[in-house]
Amino acid sequence: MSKCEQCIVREFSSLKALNKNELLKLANCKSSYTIKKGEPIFSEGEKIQGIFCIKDGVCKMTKLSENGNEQIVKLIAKGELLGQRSLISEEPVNLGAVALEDMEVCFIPKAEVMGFFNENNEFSMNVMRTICGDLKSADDHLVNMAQKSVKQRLAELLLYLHDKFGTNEDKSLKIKLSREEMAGIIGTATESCIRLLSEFKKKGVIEISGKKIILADIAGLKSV
Amino acid sequence: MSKCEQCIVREFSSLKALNKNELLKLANCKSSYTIKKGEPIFSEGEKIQGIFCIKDGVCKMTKLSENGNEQIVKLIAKGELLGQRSLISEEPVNLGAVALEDMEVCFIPKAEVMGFFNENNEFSMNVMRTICGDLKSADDHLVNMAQKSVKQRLAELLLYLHDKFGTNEDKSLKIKLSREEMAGIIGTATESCIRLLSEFKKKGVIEISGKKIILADIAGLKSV
DNA sequence: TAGTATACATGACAATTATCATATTTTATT
DNA sequence: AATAAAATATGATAATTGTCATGTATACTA
Repeated sequence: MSKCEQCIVREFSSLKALNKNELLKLANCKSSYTIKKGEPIFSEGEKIQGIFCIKDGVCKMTKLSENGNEQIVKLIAKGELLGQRSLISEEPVNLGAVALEDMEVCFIPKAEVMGFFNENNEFSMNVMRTICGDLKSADDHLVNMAQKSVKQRLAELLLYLHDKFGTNEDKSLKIKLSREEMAGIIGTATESCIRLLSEFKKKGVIEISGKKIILADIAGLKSV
Repeated sequence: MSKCEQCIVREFSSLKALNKNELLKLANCKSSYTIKKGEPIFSEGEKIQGIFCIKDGVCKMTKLSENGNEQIVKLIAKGELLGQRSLISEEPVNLGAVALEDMEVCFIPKAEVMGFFNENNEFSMNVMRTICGDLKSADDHLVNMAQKSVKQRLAELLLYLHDKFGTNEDKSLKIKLSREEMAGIIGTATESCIRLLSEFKKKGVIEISGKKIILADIAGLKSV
């Protein structure tokens, strides 16, 4: 059983408020998983019995729309926690989580988290601030969806992926998404997404070779 | 100074967890306002120093998009609280609030709310559950915006207004929104909104006379 | 009550986006 | 390596939505 003290999740999440003793308890109750690319961590509507720490890898949070399309509501990187809202609301999760890469996650049972929550005020305030931040992001996201064109949303997505997940040595985006997934994020048809990527490529603001995408002209993308 | 014990806001919000003593403190520190239709309660980016109880009237929560359009993110009815997220995040409000009708609101200073928050666990859990509920709604809303047509969004808006605000004796919707405001909610151009309302009217699913709208065929609207 | 501003409505047209068809390329499997 | 399956790409076309112009109705103000 590995210690939680040095874990990246602790560094970047609400868990940073936990003290030595609490971290020890955490290390004792957690269970570690590996999740293969494409597999779910949990599914929409599931009643999860705790929260998940993302130690490594990236996952998408999805929701099936009434017309059967999969909308990707957000992307979660390593260091973040999943399932906090569901825990507090005591409701099934409203979004599904699916691995976009091979992942390492830890599961912390509900009882343990609620224990920290009730006894460690800084931890509970961290959780709340995280959820408040998520709410603000969701409102901003909504306005973008409602007010911007598909082209603008795609340009912003590329910039977002660049900022959030970074680039490889050859400047290509580290995170690899299928065209279908990109379409699912910006809420458009896969063909439209492909067409716009081709258009960006033709204009020279991006370079594409297979799944590799390089943002060649960031200023140009910003001004779309 | 009126008592808070019988207030509708107490009945429907997180405040229902307050005890007699806390309600008395609340009644002593609150200040009441009336706000005329069209006036703001607060504006986007403002640092508010407490939360607002909506005793009467309806307001819209808005955000200016980069292209200068006003997106209406949600509608708030009497009985609800405003400013909870901002209080916990200790950030300026990310949405503005503007009265759609003459309103009666009370202001509760930050210090008082935080006092309740720290000493009354049920109250703080209520606030958190409210925010979690808002987050879930925001995600759902986002998926609707991304995946549904303008026509579908308008139909759903009408059904939502019907459910949330109810109808007058003549079955017309109680809440009166301008076409521009409806367009701002569903994220479309005012002309498109007007055109679709005309189409619904022609089809017989709604009746319009001026600002009065009657949902004549609710099943028909649901199946749009 | 007249005049003016604002909201509502509709036509004409352009731009955006979706859909369907069909290649082509890439990836996975045997 | 051969084959099948999936992802990417592009054309053709239709449907949706936005924009601009203009007219009409309604509400507000003097």
